[in-house]
Amino acid sequence: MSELVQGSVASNFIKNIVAEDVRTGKVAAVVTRFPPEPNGYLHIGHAKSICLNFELADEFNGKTNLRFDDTNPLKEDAEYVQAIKEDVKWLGFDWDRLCFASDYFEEMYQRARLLITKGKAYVCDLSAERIREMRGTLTQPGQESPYRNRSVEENLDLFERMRKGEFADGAKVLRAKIDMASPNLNLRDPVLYRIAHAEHHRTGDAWCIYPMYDFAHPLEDAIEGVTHSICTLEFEDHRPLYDWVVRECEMENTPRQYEFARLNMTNTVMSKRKLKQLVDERIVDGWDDPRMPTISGLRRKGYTPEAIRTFAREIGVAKSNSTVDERMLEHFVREDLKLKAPRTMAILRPLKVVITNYPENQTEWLEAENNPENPEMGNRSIPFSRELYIEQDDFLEDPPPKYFRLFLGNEVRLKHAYFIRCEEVIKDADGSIIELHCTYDPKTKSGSGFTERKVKGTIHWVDAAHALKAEFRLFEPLVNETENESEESFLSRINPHSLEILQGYVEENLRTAQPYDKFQFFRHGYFSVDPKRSESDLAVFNRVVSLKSSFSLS
RNA sequence: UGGGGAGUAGCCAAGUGGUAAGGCAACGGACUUUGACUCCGUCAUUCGUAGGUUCGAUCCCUACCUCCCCAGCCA
Repeated sequence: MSELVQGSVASNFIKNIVAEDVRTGKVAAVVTRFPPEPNGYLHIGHAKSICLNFELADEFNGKTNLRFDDTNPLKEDAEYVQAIKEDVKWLGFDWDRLCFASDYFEEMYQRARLLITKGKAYVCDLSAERIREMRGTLTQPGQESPYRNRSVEENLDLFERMRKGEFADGAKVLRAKIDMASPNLNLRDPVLYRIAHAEHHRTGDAWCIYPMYDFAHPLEDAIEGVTHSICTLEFEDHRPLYDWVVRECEMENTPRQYEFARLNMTNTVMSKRKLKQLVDERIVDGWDDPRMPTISGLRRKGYTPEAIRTFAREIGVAKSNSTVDERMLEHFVREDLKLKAPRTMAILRPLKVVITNYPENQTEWLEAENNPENPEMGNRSIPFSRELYIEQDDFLEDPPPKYFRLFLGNEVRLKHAYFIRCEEVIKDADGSIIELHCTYDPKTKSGSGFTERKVKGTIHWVDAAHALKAEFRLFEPLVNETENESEESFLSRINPHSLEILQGYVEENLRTAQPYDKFQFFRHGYFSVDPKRSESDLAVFNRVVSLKSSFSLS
């Protein structure tokens, strides 16, 4: 287990249960599992579950398996298992065992035969529609299938022939014989096995019958010796069936299921279906598009595993539906990057400045701290000469009150350099500002101890002659929040401005920046080098998160 | 209207018979060569509502209200 994230998880109801089970000796060793279905990429909601399972087991010196719940070949793909493994590893977790539900298909089949032998399961010839019709409703009991009382021998024979592939998809299913009048719909003779003549990404065509989640999952947990099987709230209704399967299949181990509320976050979508739709319809640039809430998207955007883990720990684990403010996630990545990322200057929207009283053909090198809050990061030298770029936002012709930046006649400090005063605004024929003429005061050099007068503002800049061209990608929420979001309106809620691409400059010493290198661009925020877009001479920086700001022009 | 869950601040979330932790956000102020960071302060006389038990209730009891989940051969 990685030591990246220190400290124990705050109290939560599941941890209390585990602690009690350990204290009373109900379980000898804690075993949890993270059981994704390989039908999509992992997202921040999965991260909550991953952290819960791994950190919980770790805290009690237990084990956690990574188990692929690959019981539906129609939706699953090997591409996803690879991506999921990478994401879990990247988050910093090491699983005890790597498991696949498909490895247990034979045992599951035998357990199903046991059920049949005990008269607890039967082969049903009803169509999917008939089964649905006969299931009853929320308020009315269901009707028993006419196939419900077939003999054990006939059931065994039919089930074996299902496995052999004698029947077409949908022709027959294996059902548990429980109670068609149960108020819990899950207990109205649930389907245990269905026929699907489909290629499975691991077992190929070895099987044409596949177990349903409700049958497979408890068996998987029991087979692996999982003690605490943690899932989300919508499975609460399934718990009686979970226990029924473990009991009736006579499993040696008796795992217990506990349910917690899945993560919802403001300004994003978390359903795999919607995320897949965004990918399939090319609305985003793949599962790892920085705008996606996927682990791979967050990674590409520049998030760190530590930030995600701390977030997962701090939001807590409970049973009430909730929506966490995305600013909480942002808070933890700022906190993590604060001491880790060197601070440097980048101009996202350049405005040229000419220091008219600075000698032409002269360059001086100024000392700059890489991170004042982390002196170990040392210093660097940055060039300063007659022509610079500053941020367009840092000059206003008609400034409002309390505007501390540059305007005609005003003086500001250039970070790490000198005070400059704006003397003249140069415009083109259209009246657009093309450059500023300023003067500097040599006495005000950074570090000189100059105190004769003060300025209210300090702005960042880069030297025009040395600056490195760069591209910046700024992100906004992919979808707009609405009061009542309906499925239909999902695509109409797509934010057309979720990606903004800017061309500007960074300090020349960023020439050697590598993919995923992170920087705090002075007064802008944290940025991370994009692993895919950064071609040889044009680095692309993704904005991880902006700096907080109490300033606004409006 | 059957069954299963949940209601503690704008958002998360502890607590659980003894008088409401913490985080995010927000708002003041100090500091500041980042309008950042940091620091200080403010932010629930009240825990969905109404009754009841008790010396004392967010916690126990009763009734009610609101929200979420369940009628896939998905997970």
